[in-house]
Amino acid sequence: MATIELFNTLGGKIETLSPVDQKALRMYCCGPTVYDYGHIGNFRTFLHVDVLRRVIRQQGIPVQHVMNITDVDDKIIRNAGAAGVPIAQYTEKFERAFFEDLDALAIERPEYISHATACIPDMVSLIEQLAAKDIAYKAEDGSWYFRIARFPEYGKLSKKDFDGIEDGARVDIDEYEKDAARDFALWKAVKPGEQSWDTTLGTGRPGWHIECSAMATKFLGDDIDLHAGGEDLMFPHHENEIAQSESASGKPFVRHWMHVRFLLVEGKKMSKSEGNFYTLRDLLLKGYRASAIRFLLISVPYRHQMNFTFDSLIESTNAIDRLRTFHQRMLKGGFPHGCDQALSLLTGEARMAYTIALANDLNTAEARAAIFDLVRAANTAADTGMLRSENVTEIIGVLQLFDGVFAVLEDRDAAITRAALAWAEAEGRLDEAAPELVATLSFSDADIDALVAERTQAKKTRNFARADAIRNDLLQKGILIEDSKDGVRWKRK
RNA sequence: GCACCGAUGGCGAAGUGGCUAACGCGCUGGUCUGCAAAACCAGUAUUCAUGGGUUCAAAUCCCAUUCGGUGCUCCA
Repeated sequence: MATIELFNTLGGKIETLSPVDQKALRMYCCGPTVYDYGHIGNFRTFLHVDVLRRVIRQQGIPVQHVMNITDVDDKIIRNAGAAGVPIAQYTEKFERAFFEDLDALAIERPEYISHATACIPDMVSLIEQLAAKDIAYKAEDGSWYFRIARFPEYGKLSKKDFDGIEDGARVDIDEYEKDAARDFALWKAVKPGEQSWDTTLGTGRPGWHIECSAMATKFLGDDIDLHAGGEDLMFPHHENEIAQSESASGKPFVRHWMHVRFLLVEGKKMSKSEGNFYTLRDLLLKGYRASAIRFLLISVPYRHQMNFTFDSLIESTNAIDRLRTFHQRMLKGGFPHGCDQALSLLTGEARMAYTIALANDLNTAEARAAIFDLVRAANTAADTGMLRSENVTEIIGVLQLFDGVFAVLEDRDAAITRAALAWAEAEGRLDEAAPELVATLSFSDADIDALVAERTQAKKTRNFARADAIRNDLLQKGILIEDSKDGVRWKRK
Protein backbone atom coordinates (compact mmCIF):
# COMPACT_ATOMS: atom_id res chain seq x y z
CA MET A 1 0.00 0.00 0.00
CA ALA A 2 1.41 3.28 -1.06
CA THR A 3 1.62 6.21 1.30
CA ILE A 4 1.97 9.92 1.20
CA GLU A 5 4.00 12.27 3.32
CA LEU A 6 1.90 15.02 4.81
CA PHE A 7 2.65 17.81 7.26
CA ASN A 8 1.05 17.09 10.62
CA THR A 9 0.20 20.20 12.62
CA LEU A 10 0.23 18.15 15.80
CA GLY A 11 3.82 16.99 15.46
CA GLY A 12 4.89 20.09 13.56
CA LYS A 13 6.60 18.04 10.89
CA ILE A 14 6.00 15.97 7.80
CA GLU A 15 4.84 12.47 8.67
CA THR A 16 3.60 9.47 6.73
CA LEU A 17 -0.15 9.40 6.39
CA SER A 18 -1.64 5.93 6.39
CA PRO A 19 -4.81 4.28 7.62
CA VAL A 20 -4.22 2.72 11.01
CA ASP A 21 -6.65 -0.11 10.29
CA GLN A 22 -4.91 -0.78 6.94
CA LYS A 23 -8.29 -0.73 5.20
CA ALA A 24 -9.51 2.80 4.63
CA LEU A 25 -8.35 6.25 5.58
CA ARG A 26 -10.87 7.68 7.99
CA MET A 27 -10.94 11.44 7.69
CA TYR A 28 -13.04 14.32 8.87
CA CYS A 29 -13.19 17.80 7.43
CA CYS A 30 -15.02 20.73 8.98
CA GLY A 31 -17.78 21.65 6.57
CA PRO A 32 -19.63 24.88 5.99
CA THR A 33 -21.91 26.88 8.20
CA VAL A 34 -24.72 27.40 5.74
CA TYR A 35 -25.63 31.03 6.44
CA ASP A 36 -24.42 32.55 3.16
CA TYR A 37 -22.85 31.69 -0.19
CA GLY A 38 -19.37 30.16 -0.02
CA HIS A 39 -16.43 32.41 -0.87
CA ILE A 40 -13.20 31.49 -2.60
CA GLY A 41 -11.37 31.22 0.70
CA ASN A 42 -13.80 28.54 1.84
CA PHE A 43 -13.33 26.71 -1.40
CA ARG A 44 -9.55 26.82 -1.29
CA THR A 45 -9.80 24.64 1.82
CA PHE A 46 -12.38 22.28 0.36
CA LEU A 47 -10.41 22.02 -2.87
CA HIS A 48 -7.22 21.03 -1.13
CA VAL A 49 -9.04 18.43 0.93
CA ASP A 50 -10.44 17.19 -2.38
CA VAL A 51 -6.90 16.97 -3.76
CA LEU A 52 -5.84 15.01 -0.70
CA ARG A 53 -8.63 12.46 -0.99
CA ARG A 54 -8.08 12.05 -4.73
CA VAL A 55 -4.35 11.49 -4.20
CA ILE A 56 -4.97 8.96 -1.45
CA ARG A 57 -7.41 7.04 -3.59
CA GLN A 58 -5.07 7.22 -6.54
CA GLN A 59 -2.55 5.47 -4.32
CA GLY A 60 -5.02 2.64 -3.85
CA ILE A 61 -6.28 3.55 -0.40
CA PRO A 62 -10.06 3.83 0.05
CA VAL A 63 -11.33 6.88 1.90
CA GLN A 64 -14.05 7.21 4.50
CA HIS A 65 -14.57 10.94 4.64
CA VAL A 66 -17.07 12.78 6.82
CA MET A 67 -18.13 16.37 6.41
CA ASN A 68 -20.52 18.18 8.69
CA ILE A 69 -23.07 20.78 7.73
CA THR A 70 -23.48 23.30 10.51
CA ASP A 71 -27.13 24.22 10.18
CA VAL A 72 -27.67 25.86 13.53
CA ASP A 73 -25.47 28.59 14.99
CA ASP A 74 -25.54 32.25 16.01
CA LYS A 75 -25.19 33.67 12.51
CA ILE A 76 -27.88 31.39 11.11
CA ILE A 77 -30.25 32.32 13.91
CA ARG A 78 -29.52 36.00 13.38
CA ASN A 79 -29.91 35.91 9.59
CA ALA A 80 -32.98 33.68 9.60
CA GLY A 81 -34.54 35.97 12.17
CA ALA A 82 -33.79 38.99 10.01
CA ALA A 83 -35.31 37.24 7.01
CA GLY A 84 -38.30 36.18 9.07
CA VAL A 85 -38.08 32.49 8.17
CA PRO A 86 -37.47 29.32 10.20
CA ILE A 87 -33.80 28.35 10.29
CA ALA A 88 -34.39 25.09 8.39
CA GLN A 89 -35.89 27.03 5.52
CA TYR A 90 -33.08 29.55 5.66
CA THR A 91 -30.25 27.02 5.67
CA GLU A 92 -31.79 24.81 2.98
CA LYS A 93 -31.17 27.43 0.32
CA PHE A 94 -27.53 27.97 1.19
CA GLU A 95 -26.85 24.29 1.63
CA ARG A 96 -28.18 23.62 -1.86
CA ALA A 97 -26.03 26.45 -3.19
CA PHE A 98 -23.01 25.00 -1.40
CA PHE A 99 -23.40 21.63 -3.08
CA GLU A 100 -23.93 23.26 -6.45
CA ASP A 101 -20.69 25.13 -5.90
CA LEU A 102 -18.87 21.91 -4.97
CA ASP A 103 -20.09 20.35 -8.21
CA ALA A 104 -19.04 23.40 -10.22
CA LEU A 105 -15.56 23.09 -8.77
CA ALA A 106 -15.48 19.32 -9.31
CA ILE A 107 -15.08 18.69 -5.60
CA GLU A 108 -16.02 15.10 -4.79
CA ARG A 109 -18.71 14.45 -2.23
CA PRO A 110 -17.48 13.01 1.05
CA GLU A 111 -18.75 9.52 1.83
CA TYR A 112 -20.77 10.88 4.77
CA ILE A 113 -22.45 14.25 5.03
CA SER A 114 -23.95 14.94 8.39
CA HIS A 115 -26.21 17.75 9.57
CA ALA A 116 -25.67 19.11 13.02
CA THR A 117 -29.40 19.21 13.68
CA ALA A 118 -29.67 15.50 12.86
CA CYS A 119 -27.10 14.54 15.48
CA ILE A 120 -28.36 16.36 18.57
CA PRO A 121 -28.74 13.11 20.57
CA ASP A 122 -25.12 12.18 19.82
CA MET A 123 -23.96 15.56 21.08
CA VAL A 124 -26.07 15.33 24.19
CA SER A 125 -24.70 11.88 24.89
CA LEU A 126 -21.14 13.14 24.52
CA ILE A 127 -21.77 16.03 26.89
CA GLU A 128 -23.30 13.63 29.39
CA GLN A 129 -20.18 11.49 29.26
CA LEU A 130 -18.14 14.58 30.05
CA ALA A 131 -20.55 15.59 32.80
CA ALA A 132 -20.21 12.17 34.41
CA LYS A 133 -16.49 12.88 34.74
CA ASP A 134 -17.19 16.39 36.05
CA ILE A 135 -15.48 17.81 33.00
CA ALA A 136 -18.69 19.37 31.73
CA TYR A 137 -20.65 21.53 34.12
CA LYS A 138 -23.91 23.42 34.02
CA ALA A 139 -23.89 27.17 34.60
CA GLU A 140 -26.61 29.20 36.29
CA ASP A 141 -28.33 30.08 33.04
CA GLY A 142 -28.62 26.43 32.00
CA SER A 143 -25.70 26.42 29.55
CA TRP A 144 -23.04 23.75 29.77
CA TYR A 145 -19.32 24.44 29.65
CA PHE A 146 -16.14 22.45 29.30
CA ARG A 147 -13.77 22.67 32.24
CA ILE A 148 -10.42 23.29 30.58
CA ALA A 149 -8.54 22.91 33.86
CA ARG A 150 -9.36 19.21 33.60
CA PHE A 151 -7.54 18.81 30.28
CA PRO A 152 -3.86 19.59 30.91
CA GLU A 153 -2.90 19.02 27.29
CA TYR A 154 -5.09 21.89 26.14
CA GLY A 155 -3.10 23.91 23.59
CA LYS A 156 -1.04 21.03 22.22
CA LEU A 157 -2.27 21.48 18.65
CA SER A 158 -1.94 25.25 18.36
CA LYS A 159 1.18 25.17 20.56
CA LYS A 160 -0.29 27.65 22.96
CA ASP A 161 0.68 27.86 26.59
CA PHE A 162 -2.22 28.70 28.82
CA ASP A 163 -0.34 28.49 32.11
CA GLY A 164 -1.31 31.36 34.30
CA ILE A 165 -4.69 31.67 32.70
CA GLU A 166 -6.11 28.43 34.04
CA ASP A 167 -4.75 28.83 37.54
CA GLY A 168 -8.18 29.65 38.75
CA ALA A 169 -6.69 32.42 40.86
CA ARG A 170 -8.48 35.09 38.94
CA VAL A 171 -12.08 34.95 37.88
CA ASP A 172 -13.32 37.39 35.33
CA ILE A 173 -16.25 39.22 36.84
CA ASP A 174 -18.00 39.44 33.48
CA GLU A 175 -17.87 35.68 33.13
CA TYR A 176 -19.64 34.83 36.36
CA GLU A 177 -21.49 31.95 34.72
CA LYS A 178 -18.29 30.10 33.93
CA ASP A 179 -15.75 28.71 36.34
CA ALA A 180 -12.84 29.93 34.23
CA ALA A 181 -12.59 32.46 31.46
CA ARG A 182 -11.26 29.97 28.91
CA ASP A 183 -14.00 27.42 29.44
CA PHE A 184 -16.03 27.10 26.28
CA ALA A 185 -19.71 26.37 25.70
CA LEU A 186 -20.85 22.83 24.97
CA TRP A 187 -24.55 23.57 25.14
CA LYS A 188 -26.26 26.93 24.98
CA ALA A 189 -29.38 27.50 27.04
CA VAL A 190 -32.41 28.56 25.05
CA LYS A 191 -33.04 32.25 24.52
CA PRO A 192 -36.47 33.68 23.75
CA GLY A 193 -37.50 33.11 20.17
CA GLU A 194 -34.61 30.83 19.32
CA GLN A 195 -34.88 27.33 17.96
CA SER A 196 -34.16 24.83 20.74
CA TRP A 197 -34.21 21.14 21.60
CA ASP A 198 -35.57 19.61 24.80
CA THR A 199 -32.99 17.20 26.11
CA THR A 200 -31.75 15.71 29.35
CA LEU A 201 -29.30 18.60 29.49
CA GLY A 202 -32.15 21.08 29.44
CA THR A 203 -33.66 23.10 26.64
CA GLY A 204 -31.20 24.68 24.29
CA ARG A 205 -28.92 24.07 21.35
CA PRO A 206 -25.45 22.63 20.86
CA GLY A 207 -22.26 24.63 20.80
CA TRP A 208 -20.22 24.56 17.62
CA HIS A 209 -17.26 22.54 18.84
CA ILE A 210 -19.28 19.63 20.19
CA GLU A 211 -20.86 19.10 16.76
CA CYS A 212 -17.65 18.05 15.14
CA SER A 213 -16.51 15.85 18.01
CA ALA A 214 -19.83 14.04 18.08
CA MET A 215 -20.17 13.59 14.35
CA ALA A 216 -16.58 12.50 13.76
CA THR A 217 -16.95 9.85 16.44
CA LYS A 218 -20.38 8.77 15.28
CA PHE A 219 -19.21 7.91 11.78
CA LEU A 220 -15.54 7.12 12.23
CA GLY A 221 -14.98 6.00 15.81
CA ASP A 222 -12.94 7.30 18.73
CA ASP A 223 -9.63 7.66 16.96
CA ILE A 224 -9.47 8.87 13.40
CA ASP A 225 -6.66 9.06 10.90
CA LEU A 226 -6.96 12.61 9.66
CA HIS A 227 -8.78 15.81 10.46
CA ALA A 228 -8.59 18.79 8.12
CA GLY A 229 -9.76 22.39 8.05
CA GLY A 230 -8.73 25.98 7.47
CA GLU A 231 -5.84 27.34 9.49
CA ASP A 232 -8.09 29.61 11.51
CA LEU A 233 -9.94 26.62 12.93
CA MET A 234 -6.84 25.32 14.64
CA PHE A 235 -7.60 27.47 17.63
CA PRO A 236 -9.96 27.30 19.32
CA HIS A 237 -12.17 24.96 17.31
CA HIS A 238 -9.86 22.01 16.75
CA GLU A 239 -8.22 22.45 20.12
CA ASN A 240 -11.65 22.20 21.70
CA GLU A 241 -12.53 19.13 19.68
CA ILE A 242 -9.43 17.41 20.97
CA ALA A 243 -10.27 18.38 24.55
CA GLN A 244 -13.83 17.08 24.24
CA SER A 245 -13.12 13.86 22.39
CA GLU A 246 -10.02 12.82 24.29
CA SER A 247 -11.59 13.60 27.64
CA ALA A 248 -14.56 11.42 26.74
CA SER A 249 -12.74 8.48 25.15
CA GLY A 250 -9.44 8.58 26.97
CA LYS A 251 -7.70 7.98 23.64
CA PRO A 252 -5.92 10.20 21.13
CA PHE A 253 -8.64 11.63 18.91
CA VAL A 254 -6.81 12.36 15.65
CA ARG A 255 -3.47 11.09 14.40
CA HIS A 256 -2.92 13.60 11.64
CA TRP A 257 -4.05 17.24 11.47
CA MET A 258 -4.00 19.11 8.17
CA HIS A 259 -4.52 22.86 8.00
CA VAL A 260 -4.94 24.81 4.79
CA ARG A 261 -3.53 28.33 4.82
CA PHE A 262 -5.52 31.40 4.02
CA LEU A 263 -5.45 33.07 0.68
CA LEU A 264 -4.92 36.76 0.04
CA VAL A 265 -6.83 38.60 -2.65
CA GLU A 266 -4.76 41.13 -4.58
CA GLY A 267 -2.23 41.02 -1.75
CA LYS A 268 -4.65 41.63 1.10
CA LYS A 269 -6.77 39.57 3.40
CA MET A 270 -10.12 39.00 1.82
CA SER A 271 -12.77 40.98 3.62
CA LYS A 272 -15.96 42.75 2.80
CA SER A 273 -14.60 46.05 4.08
CA GLU A 274 -11.56 45.82 1.75
CA GLY A 275 -13.91 45.29 -1.19
CA ASN A 276 -11.99 42.15 -2.22
CA PHE A 277 -14.47 39.57 -1.00
CA TYR A 278 -15.62 37.11 -3.67
CA THR A 279 -17.97 34.20 -3.67
CA LEU A 280 -17.65 31.58 -6.38
CA ARG A 281 -20.81 32.95 -7.93
CA ASP A 282 -19.39 36.47 -8.07
CA LEU A 283 -16.49 35.20 -10.15
CA LEU A 284 -18.66 33.10 -12.46
CA LEU A 285 -20.84 36.12 -13.16
CA LYS A 286 -17.75 38.15 -13.96
CA GLY A 287 -17.03 35.60 -16.66
CA TYR A 288 -14.26 33.55 -15.04
CA ARG A 289 -14.46 29.83 -15.57
CA ALA A 290 -15.07 27.33 -12.80
CA SER A 291 -12.21 25.17 -14.08
CA ALA A 292 -9.79 28.11 -13.92
CA ILE A 293 -10.85 28.88 -10.37
CA ARG A 294 -10.29 25.27 -9.35
CA PHE A 295 -6.93 25.08 -11.10
CA LEU A 296 -5.70 28.35 -9.61
CA LEU A 297 -6.79 27.55 -6.09
CA ILE A 298 -5.09 24.15 -6.08
CA SER A 299 -1.97 25.15 -8.03
CA VAL A 300 -0.42 26.76 -4.98
CA PRO A 301 0.39 24.07 -2.40
CA TYR A 302 -1.96 24.09 0.58
CA ARG A 303 0.62 25.07 3.18
CA HIS A 304 1.56 28.25 1.35
CA GLN A 305 -0.37 31.42 1.66
CA MET A 306 -1.52 32.12 -1.88
CA ASN A 307 -2.20 35.42 -3.53
CA PHE A 308 -5.39 35.29 -5.56
CA THR A 309 -5.38 37.84 -8.37
CA PHE A 310 -7.44 38.30 -11.51
CA ASP A 311 -4.27 38.16 -13.59
CA SER A 312 -3.49 34.74 -12.20
CA LEU A 313 -7.05 33.65 -12.92
CA ILE A 314 -6.49 34.53 -16.56
CA GLU A 315 -3.18 32.67 -16.42
CA SER A 316 -5.02 29.58 -15.20
CA THR A 317 -7.61 29.90 -17.92
CA ASN A 318 -4.90 29.99 -20.58
CA ALA A 319 -2.94 27.18 -18.97
CA ILE A 320 -6.03 24.95 -18.98
CA ASP A 321 -6.66 25.78 -22.62
CA ARG A 322 -3.17 24.59 -23.39
CA LEU A 323 -3.79 21.32 -21.57
CA ARG A 324 -7.17 20.77 -23.19
CA THR A 325 -5.84 21.54 -26.67
CA PHE A 326 -3.05 19.07 -26.08
CA HIS A 327 -5.43 16.44 -24.73
CA GLN A 328 -7.61 16.78 -27.82
CA ARG A 329 -4.56 16.48 -30.02
CA MET A 330 -3.64 13.18 -28.35
CA LEU A 331 -7.20 11.85 -28.51
CA LYS A 332 -7.46 12.73 -32.18
CA GLY A 333 -5.06 9.91 -32.98
CA GLY A 334 -3.82 9.17 -36.47
CA PHE A 335 -0.24 8.76 -35.37
CA PRO A 336 1.95 6.08 -36.95
CA HIS A 337 2.28 2.75 -35.17
CA GLY A 338 5.22 2.01 -32.98
CA CYS A 339 6.97 3.65 -30.08
CA ASP A 340 9.61 6.31 -29.79
CA GLN A 341 11.89 5.09 -27.01
CA ALA A 342 13.20 8.50 -25.98
CA LEU A 343 9.71 9.90 -25.63
CA SER A 344 8.54 6.80 -23.82
CA LEU A 345 11.32 7.36 -21.31
CA LEU A 346 10.32 10.99 -20.88
CA THR A 347 6.70 9.98 -20.37
CA GLY A 348 7.73 7.58 -17.62
CA GLU A 349 9.81 10.30 -16.00
CA ALA A 350 6.90 12.71 -16.08
CA ARG A 351 4.64 10.13 -14.47
CA MET A 352 7.20 9.50 -11.78
CA ALA A 353 7.84 13.19 -11.13
CA TYR A 354 4.11 13.83 -10.93
CA THR A 355 3.51 11.02 -8.45
CA ILE A 356 6.46 11.90 -6.25
CA ALA A 357 5.48 15.56 -6.13
CA LEU A 358 1.97 14.83 -4.87
CA ALA A 359 3.17 12.23 -2.39
CA ASN A 360 5.55 14.84 -1.03
CA ASP A 361 3.14 16.88 1.08
CA LEU A 362 0.81 17.43 -1.88
CA ASN A 363 3.16 19.57 -3.93
CA THR A 364 0.62 20.44 -6.60
CA ALA A 365 2.90 23.07 -8.16
CA GLU A 366 5.59 20.51 -8.96
CA ALA A 367 3.06 17.95 -10.12
CA ARG A 368 1.67 20.52 -12.51
CA ALA A 369 5.14 21.37 -13.78
CA ALA A 370 5.84 17.69 -14.52
CA ILE A 371 2.75 17.54 -16.71
CA PHE A 372 3.65 20.68 -18.64
CA ASP A 373 7.10 19.25 -19.26
CA LEU A 374 5.43 16.25 -20.84
CA VAL A 375 3.08 18.41 -22.87
CA ARG A 376 5.97 20.30 -24.43
CA ALA A 377 7.96 17.15 -25.15
CA ALA A 378 4.98 15.43 -26.76
CA ASN A 379 3.98 18.48 -28.81
CA THR A 380 7.52 18.73 -30.10
CA ALA A 381 7.52 15.06 -30.98
CA ALA A 382 4.19 15.45 -32.76
CA ASP A 383 5.45 18.44 -34.72
CA THR A 384 8.60 16.62 -35.80
CA GLY A 385 6.80 13.41 -36.68
CA MET A 386 8.40 11.38 -33.91
CA LEU A 387 5.18 10.71 -32.00
CA ARG A 388 3.92 7.11 -32.30
CA SER A 389 0.65 5.48 -31.29
CA GLU A 390 2.13 3.64 -28.30
CA ASN A 391 3.54 6.91 -27.02
CA VAL A 392 0.11 8.44 -27.29
CA THR A 393 -1.41 5.64 -25.23
CA GLU A 394 1.19 6.19 -22.52
CA ILE A 395 0.75 9.94 -22.59
CA ILE A 396 -3.02 9.71 -22.32
CA GLY A 397 -2.49 7.44 -19.33
CA VAL A 398 -0.43 10.11 -17.60
CA LEU A 399 -3.01 12.77 -18.47
CA GLN A 400 -5.71 10.64 -16.89
CA LEU A 401 -3.61 10.25 -13.79
CA PHE A 402 -3.15 14.02 -13.68
CA ASP A 403 -6.81 14.69 -14.28
CA GLY A 404 -7.80 12.23 -11.58
CA VAL A 405 -6.54 14.85 -9.15
CA PHE A 406 -6.71 18.16 -10.99
CA ALA A 407 -10.00 17.46 -12.80
CA VAL A 408 -9.85 20.25 -15.36
CA LEU A 409 -9.63 18.54 -18.75
CA GLU A 410 -13.33 18.01 -19.29
CA ASP A 411 -14.91 21.27 -20.41
CA ARG A 412 -18.06 21.84 -18.34
CA ASP A 413 -17.47 25.56 -18.07
CA ALA A 414 -20.18 26.87 -20.36
CA ALA A 415 -22.84 24.75 -18.64
CA ILE A 416 -21.71 25.88 -15.20
CA THR A 417 -21.73 29.52 -16.20
CA ARG A 418 -25.18 29.11 -17.74
CA ALA A 419 -26.41 27.69 -14.45
CA ALA A 420 -24.90 30.63 -12.61
CA LEU A 421 -26.67 33.03 -14.94
CA ALA A 422 -29.95 31.22 -14.38
CA TRP A 423 -29.42 31.53 -10.66
CA ALA A 424 -28.62 35.23 -10.96
CA GLU A 425 -31.78 35.76 -12.95
CA ALA A 426 -33.89 33.93 -10.37
CA GLU A 427 -32.32 36.02 -7.62
CA GLY A 428 -32.79 39.27 -9.54
CA ARG A 429 -29.04 39.72 -9.74
CA LEU A 430 -28.55 39.44 -13.48
CA ASP A 431 -27.25 43.01 -13.54
CA GLU A 432 -24.11 41.72 -11.80
CA ALA A 433 -23.26 39.52 -14.77
CA ALA A 434 -20.74 40.65 -17.35
CA PRO A 435 -22.73 41.74 -20.45
CA GLU A 436 -20.47 39.95 -22.94
CA LEU A 437 -21.02 36.75 -20.97
CA VAL A 438 -24.73 36.88 -21.56
CA ALA A 439 -24.11 37.50 -25.26
CA THR A 440 -21.65 34.65 -25.64
CA LEU A 441 -23.78 32.09 -23.89
CA SER A 442 -26.97 33.12 -25.65
CA PHE A 443 -25.29 31.66 -28.72
CA SER A 444 -26.01 27.96 -28.84
CA ASP A 445 -23.47 25.41 -30.04
CA ALA A 446 -25.66 24.78 -33.09
CA ASP A 447 -25.67 28.48 -34.00
CA ILE A 448 -21.91 28.53 -33.81
CA ASP A 449 -21.52 25.32 -35.80
CA ALA A 450 -23.68 26.80 -38.57
CA LEU A 451 -21.57 29.94 -38.81
CA VAL A 452 -18.35 27.95 -38.69
CA ALA A 453 -19.64 25.78 -41.56
CA GLU A 454 -20.51 28.87 -43.55
CA ARG A 455 -17.00 30.22 -43.01
CA THR A 456 -15.41 26.95 -44.08
CA GLN A 457 -17.47 27.09 -47.26
CA ALA A 458 -16.38 30.68 -47.88
CA LYS A 459 -12.78 29.65 -47.43
CA LYS A 460 -13.15 26.89 -49.99
CA THR A 461 -14.26 29.43 -52.57
CA ARG A 462 -11.39 31.63 -51.42
CA ASN A 463 -13.82 34.25 -50.24
CA PHE A 464 -11.48 35.26 -47.41
CA ALA A 465 -13.24 38.55 -46.79
CA ARG A 466 -16.45 36.74 -45.86
CA ALA A 467 -14.59 34.07 -43.91
CA ASP A 468 -12.68 36.65 -41.88
CA ALA A 469 -15.84 38.64 -41.27
CA ILE A 470 -17.50 35.61 -39.71
CA ARG A 471 -14.41 34.85 -37.66
CA ASN A 472 -14.17 38.42 -36.39
CA ASP A 473 -17.86 38.53 -35.66
CA LEU A 474 -17.63 35.36 -33.56
CA LEU A 475 -14.51 36.65 -31.84
CA GLN A 476 -16.46 39.75 -30.83
CA LYS A 477 -18.89 37.39 -29.12
CA GLY A 478 -16.10 35.55 -27.35
CA ILE A 479 -15.84 32.60 -29.68
CA LEU A 480 -12.46 31.66 -31.08
CA ILE A 481 -12.03 29.72 -34.33
CA GLU A 482 -8.93 27.67 -34.99
CA ASP A 483 -8.07 26.05 -38.30
CA SER A 484 -5.90 22.99 -38.00
CA LYS A 485 -4.71 20.30 -40.36
CA ASP A 486 -7.52 18.02 -39.28
CA GLY A 487 -10.32 20.52 -39.51
CA VAL A 488 -11.80 23.53 -37.80
CA ARG A 489 -12.50 23.77 -34.10
CA TRP A 490 -13.89 26.55 -31.97
CA LYS A 491 -14.01 27.35 -28.31
CA ARG A 492 -15.44 29.95 -26.01
CA LYS A 493 -12.89 32.35 -24.64
C1' G B 1 1.92 43.86 22.76
C1' C B 2 2.96 38.29 22.52
C1' A B 3 3.48 34.05 19.12
C1' C B 4 4.06 32.08 14.28
C1' C B 5 4.71 32.22 8.80
C1' G B 6 6.49 34.49 4.41
C1' A B 7 9.58 37.90 0.85
C1' U B 8 12.42 34.18 -5.82
C1' G B 9 11.94 37.33 -13.30
C1' G B 10 6.58 41.80 -15.97
C1' C B 11 2.76 38.49 -13.12
C1' G B 12 1.67 33.69 -10.50
C1' A B 13 4.93 30.18 -8.41
C1' A B 14 8.50 25.54 -7.41
C1' G B 15 13.13 24.69 -5.38
C1' U B 16 15.36 24.66 1.55
C1' G B 17 23.43 23.46 1.21
C1' G B 18 26.52 21.69 -4.42
C1' C B 19 24.81 20.56 -12.19
C1' U B 20 23.37 26.39 -16.73
C1' A B 21 17.30 28.94 -10.43
C1' A B 22 11.54 24.33 -12.38
C1' C B 23 6.72 25.15 -14.42
C1' G B 24 2.64 28.33 -16.20
C1' C B 25 1.08 33.07 -18.12
C1' G B 26 2.84 37.43 -20.58
C1' C B 27 6.24 39.80 -23.90
C1' U B 28 9.95 39.92 -28.40
C1' G B 29 11.76 37.44 -32.85
C1' G B 30 11.33 33.09 -36.07
C1' U B 31 8.81 28.45 -38.32
C1' C B 32 3.88 27.00 -39.98
C1' U B 33 -0.72 29.49 -42.12
C1' G B 34 -4.44 32.95 -47.55
C1' C B 35 -4.31 35.84 -42.81
C1' A B 36 -4.98 34.34 -37.93
C1' A B 37 -5.27 30.73 -34.01
C1' A B 38 -2.98 26.33 -32.12
C1' A B 39 1.86 24.13 -31.91
C1' C B 40 7.13 24.33 -32.07
C1' C B 41 12.07 26.92 -31.85
C1' A B 42 15.03 31.09 -29.84
C1' G B 43 15.20 35.13 -26.36
C1' U B 44 13.25 37.15 -21.78
C1' A B 45 16.23 36.66 -13.07
C1' U B 46 24.85 36.54 -13.66
C1' U B 47 20.30 36.25 -9.54
C1' C B 48 16.57 34.70 -5.11
C1' A B 49 13.74 41.82 0.22
C1' U B 50 18.26 44.52 2.57
C1' G B 51 22.84 44.24 5.58
C1' G B 52 26.20 41.05 8.05
C1' G B 53 27.90 35.98 9.38
C1' U B 54 28.90 30.35 8.98
C1' U B 55 30.86 27.06 4.93
C1' C B 56 35.34 24.61 0.03
C1' A B 57 30.14 25.69 -1.49
C1' A B 58 23.89 29.43 0.44
C1' A B 59 17.93 31.39 -2.81
C1' U B 60 18.57 27.37 0.74
C1' C B 61 21.75 27.58 7.61
C1' C B 62 22.48 31.80 11.59
C1' C B 63 21.78 37.11 13.27
C1' A B 64 19.75 41.99 12.45
C1' U B 65 16.61 45.31 9.69
C1' U B 66 12.45 46.51 6.42
C1' C B 67 7.92 45.04 4.37
C1' G B 68 3.59 41.60 3.95
C1' G B 69 0.38 37.93 6.25
C1' U B 70 -1.86 34.97 10.23
C1' G B 71 -3.31 33.59 15.33
C1' C B 72 -4.26 35.44 20.37
C1' U B 73 -13.66 35.91 21.36
C1' C B 74 -17.14 30.55 16.65
C1' C B 75 -13.56 34.41 10.00
C1' A B 76 -11.80 28.66 5.45
